Amino acid sequence: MVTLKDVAKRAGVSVSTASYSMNGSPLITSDTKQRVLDAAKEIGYRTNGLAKNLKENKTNIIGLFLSGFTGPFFTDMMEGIQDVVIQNGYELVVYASDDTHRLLVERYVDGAIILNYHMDDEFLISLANEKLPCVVLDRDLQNEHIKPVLLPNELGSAMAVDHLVEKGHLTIGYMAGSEESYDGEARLKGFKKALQQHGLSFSPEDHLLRAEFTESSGYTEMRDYINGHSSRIPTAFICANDEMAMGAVRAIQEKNLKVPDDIAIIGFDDIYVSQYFNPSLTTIKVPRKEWGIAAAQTLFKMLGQPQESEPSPIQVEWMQRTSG
Amino acid sequence: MVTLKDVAKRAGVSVSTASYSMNGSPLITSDTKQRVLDAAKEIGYRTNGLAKNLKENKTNIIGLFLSGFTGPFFTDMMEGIQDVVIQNGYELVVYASDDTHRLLVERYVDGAIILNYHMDDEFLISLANEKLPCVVLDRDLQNEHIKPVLLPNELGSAMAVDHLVEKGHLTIGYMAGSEESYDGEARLKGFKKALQQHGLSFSPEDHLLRAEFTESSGYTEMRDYINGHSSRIPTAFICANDEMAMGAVRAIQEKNLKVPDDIAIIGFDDIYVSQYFNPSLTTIKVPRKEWGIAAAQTLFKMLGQPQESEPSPIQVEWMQRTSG
DNA sequence: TAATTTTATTGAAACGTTTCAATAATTTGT
DNA sequence: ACAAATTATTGAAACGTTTCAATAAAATTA
Repeated sequence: MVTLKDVAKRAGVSVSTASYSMNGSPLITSDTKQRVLDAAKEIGYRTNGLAKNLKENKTNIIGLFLSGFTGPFFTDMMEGIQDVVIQNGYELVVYASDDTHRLLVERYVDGAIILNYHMDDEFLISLANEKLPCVVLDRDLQNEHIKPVLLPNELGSAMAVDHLVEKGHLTIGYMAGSEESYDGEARLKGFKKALQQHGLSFSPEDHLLRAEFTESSGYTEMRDYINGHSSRIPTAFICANDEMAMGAVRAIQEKNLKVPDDIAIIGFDDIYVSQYFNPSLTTIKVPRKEWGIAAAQTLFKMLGQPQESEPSPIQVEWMQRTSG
Repeated sequence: MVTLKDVAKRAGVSVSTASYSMNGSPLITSDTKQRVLDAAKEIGYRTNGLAKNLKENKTNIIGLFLSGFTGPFFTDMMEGIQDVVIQNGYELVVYASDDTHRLLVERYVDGAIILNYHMDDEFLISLANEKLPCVVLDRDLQNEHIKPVLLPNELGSAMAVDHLVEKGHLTIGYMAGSEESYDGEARLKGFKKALQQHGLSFSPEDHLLRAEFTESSGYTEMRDYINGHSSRIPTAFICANDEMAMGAVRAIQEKNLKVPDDIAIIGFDDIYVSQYFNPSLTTIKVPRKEWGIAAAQTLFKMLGQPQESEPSPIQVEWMQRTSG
């Protein structure tokens, strides 16, 4: 490995001079600076970031910590985060983990944005004690070094209920995802609250399905549900995300029922495919890119970098299409 | 920051003993080992990966280097790579860069998988000299430390041409993406070759469109093209990816022409939405997950980790749907 | 020109680990 | 009970940087 020492030797200067030169210090005369730069180029010197960051005790890296790369949801968000991170002179790495979360634990990053249900609150709090600033996107957890940037999930569910009620639906079912998901449970909670406000009852045994946020699980659950409840099926379902909604639609259509005429289906997220789906999916749009931007801006404020604009609160939007 | 030294002090042992204990060395008696572990937990010790990796001269991190996070293409591939990387006891970070490629340059990774047209060959070769193993997915470049894992793009294009010709199309247009894309240009090349083999002519001025791999650019280019060539429009177009194909379809339909009756459209990639698009997109399926797996396996072989299965060659598949 | 100030360069310590070689403590064999 | 062998622990160097404090060289002043 070619190191600064090698560069220094070749340029005939000390290591310190070489270091100063590489970092463009004004202390060094431009003549020697050039000599060093040339030497570095000649022998193909590249900074060892590990050594540098060890010494400086900072990496200029922001980590986005996900549970997995699955699903069409994340790329928009990454774009938003990436924009802000680059603007602030940092780098972004995206990392999915379910266990040791090594890159987070071992101080590879100066700040973290977290959307990973494999990390429990306790773990995050212990990190925060080491003053590693974290922005959490998937839990309502807050202290000096942890700030949440959350979606207005309950509002979204309420919007959906309002629209369905307005259209005359009296029994509305709900397809939830896994209980581990903060957003998912918040959406369910909002749904229940909204029903109550409309004076509608909800019996979980009869009208609550649990799938796993995937198209195929949505399909399976809805199919089995219909098979088991040949009568008294709600005239509408709200699903905790679009993928499950698509699966549900598929199951319903296979039973020769019509969406939305027999059963209306509402999704959540407005993923890219929803507009192309047939019937096009009525859903609640989550502005993923803006979410990412807000998360990153919040993080940089914690890192002491003033942001030109305050992160704007995340707004969801009703997307009226044809499925419900 | 709480360091090993702090742990050692609290446990009443030397730093070396603390280090050995943390790493589970059999040299240390289990009694003291436990004392150290307890001390570490009590004061919340976390390894400093930078220091560790500096000393060991390896990071156990594989980097996936992309041009950007845009588009629905990558998540499947990431999943495939992630699986293999974890199996091999490494971590994966995904990183998009267009300029300095810092994480690659500064030795943050032990190996790299590259799909980034912002990096030129020369740059990669200079890295390889430092024996940083690279797998390239977007160029045909090969030496001791660089191995390509490429898609059979030309074959894919040929499949499309074959099918169209069989259906009787005599003039076939092509919608290419930006010239910077290796895959894109390979697909174009394959297209031209296949035409030739069928004895069909191709005049780039008349039948070659250049968009930018996005839906909207596909739409714009096709719209302008139709406006400018009211007659003598090919009866079919092959597009270098699905997103452009979808844009093209939209433009065609807006002109009250029918897909596929007036103009057939073939995509490339088979992204998730293609099956739901209306008309569903006839396309060439690229097995993204398998591609990722093959890339990662190839990389680990270069890193000297024997893989249980040889990476299988990537096969594309004709997806006959309704758009062409 | 000698003394002073300014500018350029350098030596050495430090960052937090790992690991070799050396020492200390314990066990074994006689 | 003592030497020898084994086991457990430790001190110190090293990884490649940055940066403080010190020195050397050059420029300025009187």
